[in-house]
Amino acid sequence: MGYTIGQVAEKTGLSVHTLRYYEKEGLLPFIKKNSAGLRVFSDSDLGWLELIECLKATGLHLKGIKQYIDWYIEGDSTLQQRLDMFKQQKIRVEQQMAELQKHMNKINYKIELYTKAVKEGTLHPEKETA
Amino acid sequence: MGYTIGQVAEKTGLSVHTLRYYEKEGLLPFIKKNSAGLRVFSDSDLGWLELIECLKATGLHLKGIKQYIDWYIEGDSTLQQRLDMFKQQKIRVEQQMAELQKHMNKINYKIELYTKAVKEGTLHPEKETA
DNA sequence: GCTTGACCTAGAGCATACTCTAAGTCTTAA
DNA sequence: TTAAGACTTAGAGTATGCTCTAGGTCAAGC
Repeated sequence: MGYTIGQVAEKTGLSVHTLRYYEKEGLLPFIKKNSAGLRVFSDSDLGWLELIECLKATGLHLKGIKQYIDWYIEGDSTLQQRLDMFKQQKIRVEQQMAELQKHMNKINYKIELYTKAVKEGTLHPEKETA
Repeated sequence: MGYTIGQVAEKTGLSVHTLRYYEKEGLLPFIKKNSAGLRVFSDSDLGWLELIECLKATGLHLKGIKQYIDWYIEGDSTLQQRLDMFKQQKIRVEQQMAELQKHMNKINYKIELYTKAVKEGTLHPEKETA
């Protein structure tokens, strides 16, 4: 309970540069510094980093994530906004899943096509619209 | 069968700038130009744009997409490389789907949490690690 | 005491993928 | 014939998200 920036970088796979950058952008407003000015990350900070990753991976930009964090800091008056944001994000993820499934189908078709082609040594004229 | 760049922009949702940029980057090497020097997109070109979108949306950069197209142009000697690329891409999509499901779970948890919070008018102290 | 190594800040630099501008051509319709 | 509108090229500019550098502090071990 109390990690250096290097330890957090190792744990999360983010670079120390990225972690400092996130802090500078206001995404990590809860990090403490010790008397020497070194950042001390708590387990809660690791939780925030996980949430940041979740929101980023589902299509929110850092700006949008900062908005959420600002709402969080503002307190109970922004509960509805935060709920709406997560609901919006859920819709996005559902769309992404549907998209991804379509892309998977296309890729599977290509794998079939090219598996045959490799066997036969040549690719038969293909309509690219398929 | 024979579209202007503006028509393709409308059909695909890409801007005319982006279409020209893709061509400049070598992603659309099959586009013809008419006697006036205007691009004439075929249905096959639309098919290529769909494939480009599929590969881009599943995490391939334009450079990687160009690599595939170069292989395609090179012909049957690159069938194996192209098959391998699609197989690699399939693995990526599977990973993305799993990731997305994890993120969905987290978001659903947050929606539950915030739905309660909105009802009660306050957010109970939450472990961010949840 | 001195070196090493991890940390610090401020700010510059970079990769990707657009996005736009300037200056010009061509077609079409009033 | 002239003005509008869609197209052309070359190249500059922008947004996002890092990524790195310079110059410096500080603690631990030789």
